[in-house]
Amino acid sequence: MPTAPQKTLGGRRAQAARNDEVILEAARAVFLADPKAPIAAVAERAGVGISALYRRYASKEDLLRQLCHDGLRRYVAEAESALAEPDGWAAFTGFLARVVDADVHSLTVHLAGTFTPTEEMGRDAMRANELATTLFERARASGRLRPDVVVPDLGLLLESCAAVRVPEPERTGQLRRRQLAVLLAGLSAVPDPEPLPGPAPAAGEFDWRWRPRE
Amino acid sequence: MPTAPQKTLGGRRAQAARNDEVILEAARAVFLADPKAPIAAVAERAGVGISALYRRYASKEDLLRQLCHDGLRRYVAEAESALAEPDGWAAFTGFLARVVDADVHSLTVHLAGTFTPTEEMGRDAMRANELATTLFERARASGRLRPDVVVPDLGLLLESCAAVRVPEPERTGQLRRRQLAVLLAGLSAVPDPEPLPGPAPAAGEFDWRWRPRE
DNA sequence: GCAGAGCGGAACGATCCGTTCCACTGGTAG
DNA sequence: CTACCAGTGGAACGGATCGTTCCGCTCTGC
Repeated sequence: MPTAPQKTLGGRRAQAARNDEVILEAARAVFLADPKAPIAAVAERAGVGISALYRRYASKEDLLRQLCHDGLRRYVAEAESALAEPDGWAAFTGFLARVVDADVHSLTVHLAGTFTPTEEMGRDAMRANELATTLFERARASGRLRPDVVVPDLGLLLESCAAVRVPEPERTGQLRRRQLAVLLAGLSAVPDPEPLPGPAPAAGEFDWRWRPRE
Repeated sequence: MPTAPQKTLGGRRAQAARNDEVILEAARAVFLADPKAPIAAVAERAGVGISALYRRYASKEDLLRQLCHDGLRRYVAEAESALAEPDGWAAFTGFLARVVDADVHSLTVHLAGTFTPTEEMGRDAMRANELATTLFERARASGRLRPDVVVPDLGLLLESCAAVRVPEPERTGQLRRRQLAVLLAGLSAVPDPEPLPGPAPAAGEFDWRWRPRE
């Protein structure tokens, strides 16, 4: 180690370390835009060769799994940080806004079925559910949620926000915020709401994407 | 013509006529479930050979275009019939419910870009927009719409309902109805709503799917 | 009977894509 | 200073997929 061991390693090592980031970012962008994009598209976007990818990930499936797991972790992190907010309703809406902004659900939804999940992902998903439930219950306790809304409605909500997409990412974000606002207004307690139709979404009803190998 | 010329033609001709229907239905079901499904999947689902398909449609693109155009026509028909309803708000919500139930938007959204639209489709799309605008304005006149909602918000609404999907079609329909109810509640005028965030969706902002050949 | 409309499905050819492989470069250790 | 090799670019390979064509068969309609 010629220079400072961690911070300022230069030359080849630095390039490689930087590539770690660049590749992940490129993969995120590319697969967000088109979940079935070829590996080569990721390499091109990152401005590297295909080897640089295969040096880091054993296969495409590996890369997708990693990407998805990162999204899941982000979700958990946002939920945890939202728990710090004392106001239950603000915690709830803030959490949803940040998850929608981070485009976490887009990734998980569109990538589902393209890889076999690890056990750790299963545990993280469970934890994510618990946290979301806690946030939901605190929101409910605030009295601002209409009474016939249930936790799995969050799945519906996130899924539909992720469905909003136009070519410009920034505009997509704006439209999603709008969609989220409408949905939250719809979920809010109002004087005399019509009851929501049909059986409410059930726990695990959106897990089907994860079950088989497509 | 041995028997009645139109109604009761039997044997081979009848089978062929029936196949027309069967194939269209199968195509609709298959491409709704997976817009990139191979032609062979449609044939199998219809219980016919591939020839039976190619006898009717010059190419896969032709079939998709036909299917999509049918959906568009259905949309227009629903809008026209909704205009007969005297109550503006009921006409509006009834129209949306029927369009969501018919799964029209799913088809058009997912198939966009897989074929080059005809001029007639362009005209029909224009007409669809005009009708939807009329319905929207009548809904607004009823006073039950919150004031900062605009016509293109309908695109957002339909898109997000189409995004709701579980393996069982019937359950999918129920969940979409629920989603629609939440969204309509969110779009309803309430005492003192937070204004919706960001620039509202603009006319034509969701047309991008139709522009290039993907 | 017989011509041919209608059909089933195998086969073909094109395309696409994940992965491997090899030659090369420039930093790094000694 | 030099030998090595981690890291890389990108061509090439092999497999899979899928739209389309085509051939042989059936059975109707005349």
